[in-house]
Amino acid sequence: MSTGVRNSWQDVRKYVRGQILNLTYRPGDKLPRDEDIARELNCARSTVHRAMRSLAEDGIIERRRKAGTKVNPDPVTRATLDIPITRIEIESRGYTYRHQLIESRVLKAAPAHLVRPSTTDAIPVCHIRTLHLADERPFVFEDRWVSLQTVPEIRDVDLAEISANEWLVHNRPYSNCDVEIFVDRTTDTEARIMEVLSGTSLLVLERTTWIDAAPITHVRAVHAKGYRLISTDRQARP
Amino acid sequence: MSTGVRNSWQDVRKYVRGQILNLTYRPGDKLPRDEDIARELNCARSTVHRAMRSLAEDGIIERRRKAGTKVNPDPVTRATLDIPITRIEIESRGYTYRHQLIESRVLKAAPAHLVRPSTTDAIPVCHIRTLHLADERPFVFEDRWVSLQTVPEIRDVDLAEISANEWLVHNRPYSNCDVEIFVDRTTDTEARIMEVLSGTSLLVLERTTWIDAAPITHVRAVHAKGYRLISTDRQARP
DNA sequence: GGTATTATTATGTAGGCACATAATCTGAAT
DNA sequence: ATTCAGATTATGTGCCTACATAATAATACC
Repeated sequence: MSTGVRNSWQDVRKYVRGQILNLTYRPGDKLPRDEDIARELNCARSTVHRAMRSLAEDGIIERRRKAGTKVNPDPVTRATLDIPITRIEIESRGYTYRHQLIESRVLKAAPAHLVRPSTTDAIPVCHIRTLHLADERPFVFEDRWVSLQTVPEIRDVDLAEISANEWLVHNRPYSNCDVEIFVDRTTDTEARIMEVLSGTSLLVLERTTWIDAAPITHVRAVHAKGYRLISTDRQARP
Repeated sequence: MSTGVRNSWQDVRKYVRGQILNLTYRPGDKLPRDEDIARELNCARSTVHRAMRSLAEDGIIERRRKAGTKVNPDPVTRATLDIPITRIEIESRGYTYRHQLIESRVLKAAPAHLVRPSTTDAIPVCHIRTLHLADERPFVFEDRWVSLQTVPEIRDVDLAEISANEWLVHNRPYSNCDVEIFVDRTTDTEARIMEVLSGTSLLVLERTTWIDAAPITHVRAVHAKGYRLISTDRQARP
């Protein structure tokens, strides 16, 4: 367990991770200093640092200057969800994609969704409702508000041709995104559009995106029955 | 826009990110070589590299050797969910936590959940059902299988004292975790335990954890009505 | 014209050095 | 004993060099 030919940072990562997995170090335990690990594995401190930073980013260890490194005493299950453009998601499942613009209307003032506590002014918005279909069956219904202050050009976009979802992703990068996932009883309108019984509970994703403090868009996406969100596993499986 | 005193990698990151946000570079566009950015900002290539790697990890840019760096042409909304120990989650909301062990039983063979395609053998498991309460109201109902091959010690744990959830998190680190999130109609038993009408649809999180190829546990966690999963925003907000 | 081989090149990694930074620890002063 | 100031120290950053690696681009060959 010493002076092996481990020299890549990924090997160092595996080595430390292995010691955590095999309970050599348990949650809350202090790990050796980077320098000591470097000497033990016969590599540079910067290489160990690289490995440790990766483990810290994944929430496996905690690092603090002077205090040193310890195994995270309260590990959380960290799941990463990649939410692609709806068209891509539908097509990658082998279905034929189509979207239907149900409504696109300009409003003088936005509802509370788009407004952060700090912002008090009334923002003009575009209210867009779109149904995404997979093989002609309702897949996702989007109820979206777009800030015309941040994205005035959206007025000129033919949203029947390209969905607001896709246009925004390709034309308005954001700096921040809030996501909430929950179950909600569909409204009568939503139920009709999604072709389910009125009052059926469906999975809802609400997202708000921002450029710094300026809101771009808020969307409530109601997903068809049976939809599953699946986490992307960052670690390669052997 | 040149030779400023930007020299930390986070400044470089902000600089490049700013250019993407202000549409200087749009999705699919090629960015300059690290070396050129370094010269422009008057810093070392390694500093630019550090910044670019961070952007690549966040899915904002794509890097390929020789081909160079480009803005991700198909950005995805990347949401990170931190799923803490249920007790911590309940207590951090200001409720009083209690859990109730409903069943703990040893089975000779696991149901399909715990078995990856490759594994064909029958695995002995412990089947544990636990209700977590917040202020004495049902919060999460866990239906869990634990592999006795990987975690034989769990037989000796007093699961009425410490929940399987908490014990496992503190005693069995995992290398891989699959998470699925969906809406499901509760079974009659689940509905009774969660104190909802039979057939009510609730939010379900299913997780499976592994040490390499060896399964540790699979859990179906049925969440109370009104539960919301909220993403943790990695970027600091100004 | 197509195909295999060989440069070329942008990113990735390893190592080393110096110094910055943030906790912690120590010890002096009250 | 408590508080405050300064020393200590483990991690964090920046810069540099050299080399590895994976793609692409260029070339030679048939």
